[in-house]
Amino acid sequence: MTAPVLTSWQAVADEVLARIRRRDWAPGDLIPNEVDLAGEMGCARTTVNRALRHLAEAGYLERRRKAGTRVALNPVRRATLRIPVIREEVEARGARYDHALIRREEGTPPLAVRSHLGLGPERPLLHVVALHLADGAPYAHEDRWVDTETVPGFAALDLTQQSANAWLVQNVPYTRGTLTLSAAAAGPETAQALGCAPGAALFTLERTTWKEAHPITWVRLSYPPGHRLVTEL
Amino acid sequence: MTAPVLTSWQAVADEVLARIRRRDWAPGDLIPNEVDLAGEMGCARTTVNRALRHLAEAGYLERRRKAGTRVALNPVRRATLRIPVIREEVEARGARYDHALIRREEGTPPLAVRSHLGLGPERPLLHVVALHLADGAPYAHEDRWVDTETVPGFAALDLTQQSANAWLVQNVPYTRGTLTLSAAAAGPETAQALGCAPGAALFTLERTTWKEAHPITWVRLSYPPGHRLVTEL
DNA sequence: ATATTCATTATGTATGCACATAAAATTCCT
DNA sequence: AGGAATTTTATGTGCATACATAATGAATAT
Repeated sequence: MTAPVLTSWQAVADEVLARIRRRDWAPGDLIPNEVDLAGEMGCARTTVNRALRHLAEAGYLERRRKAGTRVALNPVRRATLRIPVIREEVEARGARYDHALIRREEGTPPLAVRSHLGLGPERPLLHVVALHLADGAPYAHEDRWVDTETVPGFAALDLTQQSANAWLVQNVPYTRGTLTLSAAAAGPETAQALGCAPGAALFTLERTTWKEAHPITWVRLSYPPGHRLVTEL
Repeated sequence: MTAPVLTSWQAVADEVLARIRRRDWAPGDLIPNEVDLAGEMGCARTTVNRALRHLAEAGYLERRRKAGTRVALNPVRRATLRIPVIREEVEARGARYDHALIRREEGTPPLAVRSHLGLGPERPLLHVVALHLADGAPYAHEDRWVDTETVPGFAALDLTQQSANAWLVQNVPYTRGTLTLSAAAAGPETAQALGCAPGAALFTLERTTWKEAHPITWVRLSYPPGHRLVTEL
């Protein structure tokens, strides 16, 4: 058997992946080191390194200095969800986007929100409730608390013109964030806004963002029954 | 102002990210080309390339040959969900894992499943229903259809010993898959298995996997009310 | 025995150079 | 003018080389 001479990192990656799939190298196995592989494949070590690094990032391999490279035991599949701005999400479906401001007032957020943001009850936040529409139909219900101390410009914003989401994404890059996906029964207010029955199963997406150590905002987006978030694996 | 001489790709990436955050380069802006940046930072173009490639993969930059590199307009945040084997998910929480087989029979899957897998009604699949337990409490309800033609070994498997999930992950690497997240109201059977009220809002995860062109399996995992999937952004 | 030191080794990265390739910009042809 | 061919240019990649660094495992000292 002659070496095929794989001279691009893509080709090397493909070959390695094929061997993993073919079980030439089983999960947990140590695979040959970069120098040997380079020799076998007829390319530079740099090229092999690029390929293996890529496969490691994709979760197929686990690499540690000196310890070598081994096939990942559990193909910890990571699904990468794209979390777009809602407007773009709607327009990508070919629908007209609109949003309606339902409420906007200062207040003390509920405990769950405060603890998520790491704030005490003495700090009043801006509470914004809005509805996102696709071709006039409810697309998502937004419940948001914003720390106006971290985000000075926000208080002066006309939220009937521009959604909070859009402005924040454009103007306040966050350094850290948490995303929580869950299902929740529709509360009376949310149900009314979305036009569904109270208690209906809503797909719910909560996001908390910080700028360095300062909380920016907590949002909960509730989607009408039947909404699905799809991703390739 | 003197150039800081950034001589590692990490440092270059950090500096570029800082400039993006500082709005030196605003979303949509074209940033200097690699050669110029390398000159400015006092390193090789290769190093700048590595840094920019990294930031592009992370979603901060968009690069096109000849067109140059620009700051991503919408920081399309991608959240990477780790989809572990349920057993590990449970044990990671420090709980004892168990599973119970509820049903196992050949049959024709419902239309929704068939169309997802791209199969006609003439192909009988194996239907497996099981419950995953954490410390004896229901953790997730699994509804699965397996194509035993693609996965020959599966039919002979003793599913009371080993969960279908575990075996498939270990033995049938897939080449393509789809993941769908949604919320669904609990059906009577699922409600009973999970010990919740019928109609309760369940977080639901559907996965379809293929090996090349052949479908392997379709699964729906339903988690009890309150279940959350958390990820860092 | 048990800790400590140290050589070994596989991966990680920086660099200079060359060439490949996509796509924008320009020139040329009709 | 309008379209085709060509040049230009920024990114993409491969390679040889060198050195950095982490982790292992062996040798050594306590």
